[in-house]
Amino acid sequence: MTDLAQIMQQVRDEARRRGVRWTNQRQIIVEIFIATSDHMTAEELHHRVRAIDGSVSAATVYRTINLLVEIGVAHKRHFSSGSASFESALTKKHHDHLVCMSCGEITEFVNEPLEIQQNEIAQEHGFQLLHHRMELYGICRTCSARGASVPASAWHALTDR
Amino acid sequence: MTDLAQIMQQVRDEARRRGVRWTNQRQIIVEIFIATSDHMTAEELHHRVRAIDGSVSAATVYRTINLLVEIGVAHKRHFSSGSASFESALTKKHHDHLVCMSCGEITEFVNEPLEIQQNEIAQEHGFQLLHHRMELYGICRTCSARGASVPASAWHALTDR
DNA sequence: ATGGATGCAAAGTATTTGCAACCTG
DNA sequence: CAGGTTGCAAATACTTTGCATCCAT
Repeated sequence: MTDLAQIMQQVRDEARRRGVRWTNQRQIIVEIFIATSDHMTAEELHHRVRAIDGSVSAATVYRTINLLVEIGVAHKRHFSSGSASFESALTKKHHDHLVCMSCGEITEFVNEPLEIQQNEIAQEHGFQLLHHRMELYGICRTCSARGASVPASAWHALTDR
Repeated sequence: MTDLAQIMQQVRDEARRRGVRWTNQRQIIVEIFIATSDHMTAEELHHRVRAIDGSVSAATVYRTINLLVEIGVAHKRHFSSGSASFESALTKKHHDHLVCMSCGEITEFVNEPLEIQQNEIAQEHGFQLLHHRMELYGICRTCSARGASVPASAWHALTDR
C-alpha cells in the first residue's frame, strides 16, 4: 500500500514517458481513482469527479480511465451489471473475487493454492499464462444468516457477464 | 452427451411447465442452439437461424436465448468482445476456459483440484457457493510456437470484461 | 506554436421494449 | 378466443468519436 502522492508521481511519469499531457482533468480523475480502494464504474467515477470540477465530461473520464488501463494502472472488469468496473492496479495486489448474489457485495481474496493450480492447468495445455479471472458467486455469510436467497432477477444478471 | 431430440423434449417440457408457448421460431432457435456445441453470440445465433427462416427477428432470438438462460438451458458469458456469448448447459458439463490472447481460441478444461479449492475458499468465507467463473488468459501452444505475442490491442480487450 | 486534450453532441454497439398483428393452447 | 409471442421500429444503456476550441509543453 504505497503512498498516494508517490503513486500519482509514478502515474504522471509513465504518462509523460508516453508523451501524454498532464491536464487538470486528469489530475482530478486519477487522484480520485487512485484514492478510492473500491471498484467503481466510469459513471461513478465521473460523478465523484464532478463534485470537484463540474465541467469535466463523461467522455474525458472514459478516455482517462481507458488510458489508465492501457498503462497498467487500472484493471477493468465486468461483474454483473451492464457497466464495467475499474479498480486500481497499484494500490492493491492481485486478488480474486467473491460476489454475493443476494446483497451484491464483492469480497476480495487471495489464495495461493489456487494460483498454483492455475499455473499447472496452463502448463498442461501448453499455455503461457498471462492473466486470469476467477469469480465465485454465491450467498455471503450475512445473507445466509438472514435466510436470504437469490433474487430471481439477480440470478441471470449475475450468472452472466 | 444426451441425444438432441431428447434434450429438445426436455426443454419443451420445461417451457410448457412455465406456460411458455412453443412457437416455430423457438423450435428453430433452440434446435440450432442446442445442436451447436460452440460458444456463440446472439448475433451469430440469429445469423444461423435466418439461414433457415429469414423472417425471424433479432429481438426474438434475444428473447428466446434469455428464456433459455432463465430456465437453465443456456449459460451466458462475457469473454473479451463487446457481446455476450452463450453455450448450451445441457449438452456439456461444467468446465472452465483457457483463452488465447493471440489467436482468440477458447479451450475448455475441467480440473477437479480447482473445483475443490474453490469450495474451500467459499467455505473459508462463510460463502454458500452457487456458481463460478474461471478464465485463464495467455498464449496457446500453437501461437507460442509461432513466436506470436499478444497484439497490443488485444491486451486491454482481453484483460477487461 | 503545435499537436494532444477537452466538451459537446452525434454515432456506435449490444440489447430491450412498446405496440399492433398474429398464433398457440 | 385469450393471452402469450412476433416483427418492427424506437428506446435504452454504455461507451466511443468527430470536430472546433483549448491548453500543456
